[in-house]
Amino acid sequence: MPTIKEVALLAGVSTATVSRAMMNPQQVAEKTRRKVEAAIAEVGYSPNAIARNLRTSESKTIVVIIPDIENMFFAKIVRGIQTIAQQQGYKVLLGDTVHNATLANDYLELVRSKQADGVISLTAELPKVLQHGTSMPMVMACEYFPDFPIPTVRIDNQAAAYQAVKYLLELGHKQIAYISGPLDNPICIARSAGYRQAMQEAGYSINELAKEEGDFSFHSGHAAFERLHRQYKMSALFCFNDMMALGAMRSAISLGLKVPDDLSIVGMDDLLFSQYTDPQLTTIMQPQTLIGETAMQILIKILNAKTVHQDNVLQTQLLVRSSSRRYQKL
Amino acid sequence: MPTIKEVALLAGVSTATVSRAMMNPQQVAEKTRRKVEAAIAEVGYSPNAIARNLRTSESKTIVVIIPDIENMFFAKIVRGIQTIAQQQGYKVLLGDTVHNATLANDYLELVRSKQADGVISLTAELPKVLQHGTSMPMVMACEYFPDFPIPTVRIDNQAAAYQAVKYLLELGHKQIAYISGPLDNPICIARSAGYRQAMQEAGYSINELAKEEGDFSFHSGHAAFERLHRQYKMSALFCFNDMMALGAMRSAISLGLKVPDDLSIVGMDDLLFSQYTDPQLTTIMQPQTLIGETAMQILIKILNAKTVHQDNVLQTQLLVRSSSRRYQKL
DNA sequence: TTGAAAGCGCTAACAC
DNA sequence: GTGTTAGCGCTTTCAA
Repeated sequence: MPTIKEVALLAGVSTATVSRAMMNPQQVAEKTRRKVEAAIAEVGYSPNAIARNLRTSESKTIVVIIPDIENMFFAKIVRGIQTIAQQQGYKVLLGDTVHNATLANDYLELVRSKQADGVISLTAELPKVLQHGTSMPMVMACEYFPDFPIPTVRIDNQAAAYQAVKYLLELGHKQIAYISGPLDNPICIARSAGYRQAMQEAGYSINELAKEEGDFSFHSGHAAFERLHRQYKMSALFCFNDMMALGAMRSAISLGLKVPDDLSIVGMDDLLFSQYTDPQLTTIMQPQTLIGETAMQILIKILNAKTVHQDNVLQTQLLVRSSSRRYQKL
Repeated sequence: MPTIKEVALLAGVSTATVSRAMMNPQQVAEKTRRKVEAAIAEVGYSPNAIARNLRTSESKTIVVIIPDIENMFFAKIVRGIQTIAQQQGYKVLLGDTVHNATLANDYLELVRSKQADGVISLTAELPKVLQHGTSMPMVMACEYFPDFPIPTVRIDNQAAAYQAVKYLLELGHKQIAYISGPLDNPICIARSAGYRQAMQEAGYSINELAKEEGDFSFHSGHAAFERLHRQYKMSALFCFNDMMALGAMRSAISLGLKVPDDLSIVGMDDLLFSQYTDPQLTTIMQPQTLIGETAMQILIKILNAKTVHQDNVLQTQLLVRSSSRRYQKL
């Protein structure tokens, strides 16, 4: 690999001039600039970003931490991030943690070591140290730590769950079960609260058997429904995301249930596929692209030292499709 | 951010000793090592990877280039790559190009500029220069350049398509249409050849109207089927991937067709969802995890300078499910 | 077993 | 407008 030295030698100038020709072309004479450019082309030089970053401590790169690349929910968010990033000249690197905080640490390391300027985390499964606040440029999207002031963009999880369950109640359902994500996850805690709020408002008591835990994956939804089906008689089911809802729906169908006749299902997210399943999935839509765009915009503000702590709460929307219907006595 | 200097100062040793305590603990005295470790802990030191990489010219990081993060096909491949990478102490960074060769170049830049040691590309949509061979450590997976000797891991695309179409022919279908990916894509060219081979062997001529082009996305499959349905009367459809097959299947159903009674559909990949749609999708399975693992193993060999050119062809398998059935006169 | 010192490739102050 | 020089934080000879 050719270095800046060789280019300088060939162009007959100093390395500083070569550097300037690249970083601030206008402050080097037209003629020398062309010599430099010719030399760069001739030796096939490409600057060593590591050395450059070491010097400037800026990489124009950001890292996005994703807990599970198999969960399609994150794809659109990433796209939103990329749109803004590209406009502002940032590269986006993705890190899949497979729900592993240790792996997440590797990606955070990129920021600490200046290989990336900032990080957007789509998961709260991060190393413990970090959960007590951090000095690195970081924004959380979707998930969050309730007690620490990290800039966040998210939805109102409790209100969203409340809306879903209220909708089912209004359809006349009384036995409403739900499949949660990891129970200690803040967004799941909030959504559970929304469920309870709606049920209690309607005068129903909470049955512990009406709840099962998954990990947001399709398979976990499938498995959770099988357990639920054995332990609790329900006419409606609310799942904390669409992947699990789709898994649960498949499980229900293969257990011989008709959706929505025997079981109404409501999910959350609104994935690409959710409108194309059979039946089409009723769900609470999260504005995925907007979440990504907003997160990136906030990160850019932070990087420009306009330090802001914001807790951005975006709007959700109930999309009624055909996996849910009015309760009917069987 | 504390540097090695501060640690050295606090521990009362030289920076060299601190460095050794981290890199080669055994060659520093037990006692000093403990002093160093204490100092590291006290100041909260974490080595600056940039500086380290600059020195060692090795980043223990690899980049995976993905053409479309929304296509679930790549998720399992990435997981395969990660498994091996982690075992060998490599970090994996993902770059989504949104089918854009310019963006792909940004990610290749990471390797040129030493921010990453090598690259695995899951797409052939790369800058033109690169297609004439490259000196950077790189392996292609799934897609490939037919004429350049880049180590590759892939399936036998022609044989796989042949197998799919042959299967439909054996079911008695004659009017077999197909939805291709981008027509200039080498894997699509190979799969088209497989289609033609099977049709011609069976004594059928090739009807240009029996073909439509998509971009491997769900939506493109949906749209392609609508066009196809207008221009060609078919009893069976082969799609070059599952995403498009699922899109086409939804389109067919909403046009009032019964799958598989009115239309048999065969896809390719075997996505997580493909076995859970209704009807379940018959498809040609690609060993996604194995593709990822193999690609990473080859890349590691290359990085260890055991330069190998390999063209690894992995096995596919026809999975007969319920989206296809014997041809019946209507 | 440890320290001094050179240098990875680059950019930015400062001089000319 | 351009060159000289220092130094980003680290690893690694070379000597002691």
